[in-house]
Amino acid sequence: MSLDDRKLEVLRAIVEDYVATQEPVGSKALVERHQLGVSPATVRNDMAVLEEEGYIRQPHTSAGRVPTDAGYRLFVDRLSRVKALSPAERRAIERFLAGAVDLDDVVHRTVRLLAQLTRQVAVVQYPSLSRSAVRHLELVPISSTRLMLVMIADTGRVEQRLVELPVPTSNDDVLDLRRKVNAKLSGEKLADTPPLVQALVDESAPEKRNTMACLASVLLETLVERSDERLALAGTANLTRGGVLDFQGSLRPVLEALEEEVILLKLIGEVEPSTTRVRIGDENEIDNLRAASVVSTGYGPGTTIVGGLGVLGPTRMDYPGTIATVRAVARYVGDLLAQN
Amino acid sequence: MSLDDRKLEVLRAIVEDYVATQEPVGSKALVERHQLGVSPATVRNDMAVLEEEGYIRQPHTSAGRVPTDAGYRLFVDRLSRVKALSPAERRAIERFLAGAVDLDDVVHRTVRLLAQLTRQVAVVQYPSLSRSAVRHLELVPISSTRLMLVMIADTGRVEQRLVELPVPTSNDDVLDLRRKVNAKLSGEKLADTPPLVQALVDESAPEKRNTMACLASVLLETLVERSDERLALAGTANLTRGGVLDFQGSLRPVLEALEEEVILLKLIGEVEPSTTRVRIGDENEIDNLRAASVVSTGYGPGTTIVGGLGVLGPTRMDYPGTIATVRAVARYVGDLLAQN
DNA sequence: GACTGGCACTCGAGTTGCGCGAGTGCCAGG
DNA sequence: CCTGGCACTCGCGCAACTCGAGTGCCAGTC
Repeated sequence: MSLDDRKLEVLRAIVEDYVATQEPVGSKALVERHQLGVSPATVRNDMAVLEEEGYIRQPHTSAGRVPTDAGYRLFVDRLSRVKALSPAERRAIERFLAGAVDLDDVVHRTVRLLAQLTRQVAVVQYPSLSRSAVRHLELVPISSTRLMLVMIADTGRVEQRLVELPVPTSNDDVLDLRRKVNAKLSGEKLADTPPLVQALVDESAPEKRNTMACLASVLLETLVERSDERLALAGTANLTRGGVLDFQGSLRPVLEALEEEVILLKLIGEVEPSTTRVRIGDENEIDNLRAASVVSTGYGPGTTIVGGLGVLGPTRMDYPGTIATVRAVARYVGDLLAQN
Repeated sequence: MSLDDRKLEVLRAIVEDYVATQEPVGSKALVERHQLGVSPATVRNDMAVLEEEGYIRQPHTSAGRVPTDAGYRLFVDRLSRVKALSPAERRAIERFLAGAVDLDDVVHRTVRLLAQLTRQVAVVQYPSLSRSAVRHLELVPISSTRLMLVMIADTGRVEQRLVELPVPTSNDDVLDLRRKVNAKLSGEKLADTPPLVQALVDESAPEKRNTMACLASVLLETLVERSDERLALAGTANLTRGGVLDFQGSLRPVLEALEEEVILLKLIGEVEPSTTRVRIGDENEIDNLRAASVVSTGYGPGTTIVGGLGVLGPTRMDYPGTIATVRAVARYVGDLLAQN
């Protein structure tokens, strides 16, 4: 409706100034800092309209204006061009990630890098098992009734679980088990394994069926149910930047949310096609995070997506910069994974 | 010197009241709540002495007294009897830890449990590799020039690393490598392995020496240098209890310290005989933590120690309770490890 | 000599009142 | 439709003040 170009320009200016200064911005300061080509009075009228439409608000009468969640949303959707990263930043990313020796290392470096670049809380999900395929399954005898099951996925993830066997089993039998299990499952997508595992049980000789069933149940747990849920976190200290001003006075709810893996997974794990997702304030389903914004995206080798990563900060954040950084880091990580 | 029994009793009362109320405690309130059998005036005299000796101080004239770090220290050393845990707490610990399926699970459950029981930040170190022995080494071919090295330690820890081979290597050769490596290293303390690894290189046939050297260097890195450093953290949100009052106004330095694994390891990793260690305020070498206290202890199967765990909170903490909980949890975890 | 009651004193927290100034809304004029 | 001007609002910061908790000290008592 009444949102002509200048009003949008005013909104952009408000968002930018507020993000930069952390203080409500008034009409006068606005025309001084931006070349809007009109007088403060005009800007005031525009502001009145913007306020009516719900994009900005006054913390109290006789204070400047502050963007609302809806204002940020509009800003992100229509007003912000994604900033290109500086060559220096690109080089920093490359250098930082280059030395990684294995998946754990990649994930840890990534999460720290992301926290450092965005100066916010970073979250990186390990490559999701449900999007991986089995590369190899290893069975290591620990005692006559105990096995260590080690699964190596094509994404580099390694999961292990202890298996208690119902009857003592010889080393040869273990080798036999391993051969069979690998023959059946190697190369398969984890999502496709449940029927195959069942088949393994059905096909095995009656006297070994019990053992196989036992192994199978652990396999299913490891492969499908549990531990999709691994992730890394960094930069919590960044929450304290900007005093207690952000997050309406208390870090508590945010810290609590950050401790819940389930919540974090919801935030960054729901990865669709390679879009970057931005959730602003109230848009977060989680109550504890209604004062925060989350920028997340998927990553993976090539165009496939194996996991999510993202950043969490105050609604008052530098969206263009953050989005650019998150995207860039995701792409570099994807490239890195592709090399393996 | 002049610290007779009553003065100590006064100190104890001050610490207990201050911990409970978080407010400076005055002479009048003190005699009301505790049966000291003397008048406020007498208590005041005692307080004056205690202050002179450096055990308590006044935040400002005309306020009550607050324990100093030295006061807490004396309290912990001489005044506090360790509280016994309630049966309910014991049961909670047992129930909580019972369902663990593997080491990762044990560690995660432990750290959450500890955070919950003490209502503070909990840290648990994974069983230190340097205190473990090799149970098994597994080599899994990924491609002709790449291996996945998986080490399983007797403590249940599993570490993996990717190995880049200088020359393509056949599956049979890999099997041969595995056999040799296991023959040499299985059962050995990790601390003793470096010379053995070197021997492996020296003993291998010239044409394979290059490959073995490559594997050896990764082995050394995995076994000795890196990744001793794994730990789990929980309960950060508990830092916000008691408002911004604790930690002299800013969580920032504490959160920063918590992000540094090296620092945390210093805090809880330096485990001596089974004593519980309490570091109060300034006693922490780390500047960021001079407003915090750390209670830590070692854990492990039986009497051996394989790792450390502990709790971090404001200097104003319930030491007897925290110490009791930390000890109890450590013992239960140790028992759990002993079963494997 | 140790403890106690009394008393004067200190000083931080909370309250009130006040002036300043940033920022607004509105209106009349270009 | 924009602009300059003007009256108005209201939060912030400052100063003055009161209140009361808590102290230190001293003289008296057991």
